Amino acid sequence: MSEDNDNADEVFGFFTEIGIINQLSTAMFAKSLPDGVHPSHFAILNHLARMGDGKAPMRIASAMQVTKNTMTHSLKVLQDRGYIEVQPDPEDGRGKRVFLTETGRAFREEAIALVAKELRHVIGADQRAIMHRIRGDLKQMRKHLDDNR
Amino acid sequence: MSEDNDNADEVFGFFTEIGIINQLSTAMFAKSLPDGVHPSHFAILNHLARMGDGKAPMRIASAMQVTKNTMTHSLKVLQDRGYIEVQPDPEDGRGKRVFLTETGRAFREEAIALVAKELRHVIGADQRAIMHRIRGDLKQMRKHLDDNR
DNA sequence: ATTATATAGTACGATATGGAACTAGTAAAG
DNA sequence: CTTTACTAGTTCCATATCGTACTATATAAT
Repeated sequence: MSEDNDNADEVFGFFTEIGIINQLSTAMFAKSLPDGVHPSHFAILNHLARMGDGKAPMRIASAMQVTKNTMTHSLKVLQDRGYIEVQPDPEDGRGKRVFLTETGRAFREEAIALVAKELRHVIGADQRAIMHRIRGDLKQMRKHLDDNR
Repeated sequence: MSEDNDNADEVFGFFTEIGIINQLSTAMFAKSLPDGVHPSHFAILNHLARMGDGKAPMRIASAMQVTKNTMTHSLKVLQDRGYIEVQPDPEDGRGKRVFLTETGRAFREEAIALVAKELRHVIGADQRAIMHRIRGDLKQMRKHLDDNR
């Protein structure tokens, strides 16, 4: 019983710590992102730029860990801003494909530069050391949670 | 330039990993929480139970890393469910104080038991080892970000 | 071929959250 | 004291997200 509770407390504490770090870092991101672009929108642009565009909304949704509803909404926003183009999938009548526009790519580059500049004031050598040190463990944890959800 | 980008990539990657873990763990939490109680609401109950109740909404908001708007909303929900009571602060005419009800305490206990049960299927020895290993680094990172926001 | 099942995306409604403006009360400056 | 600046909390509005239900297409079963 009390062992279970201790265990639960430890697990709780861990995820709480993760949650706070996420909260703080996301807020910092949001502040350095220009003109009211939400971090989640930027994450989509980033994903498309890094992993290659032409992906289906559902695949992006899975990668971003959000529902397809959310993806529909986010893509609409990005489309309205001219950062992406959405075309029907020629091989699947149900599907669509998402492409970055030049505007979108340029926007991402600028945003990254801006965020990097801001980060330089907050992330020092100690922080980079920590990141490097626990990166592997985090990756493993993420993978485990992802596989067992 | 490319050094900056590499650095940014590393930092990006780290926070992305954190974000995904947070997303997955929160989703698990949400699923094991009974009857549509949001994780953020539970976090408030948990905070009050662990840190002691009778706190002002603003102090809880700071601890939870949310705005006071959000806190007003969340407290209303918890109050409607009978988990908390909100009373005027006798020492400050502007302020209020938040107290857990017996219902609220009981609810928290049950929820923890339920969540702990679910967690047992997902968190194994390897995961606990990771948590234990990186706990200190995470704490330090959280503190640094918190101090420098 | 027809039917049943599964998947991609959308529409609608509900909720959590944040920003801006507001009220009421406190604290500090003169 | 009076005025000014600050703080606690609320309200209103906008947005991100999710759940449910729906349409359209694709795949499997028979």
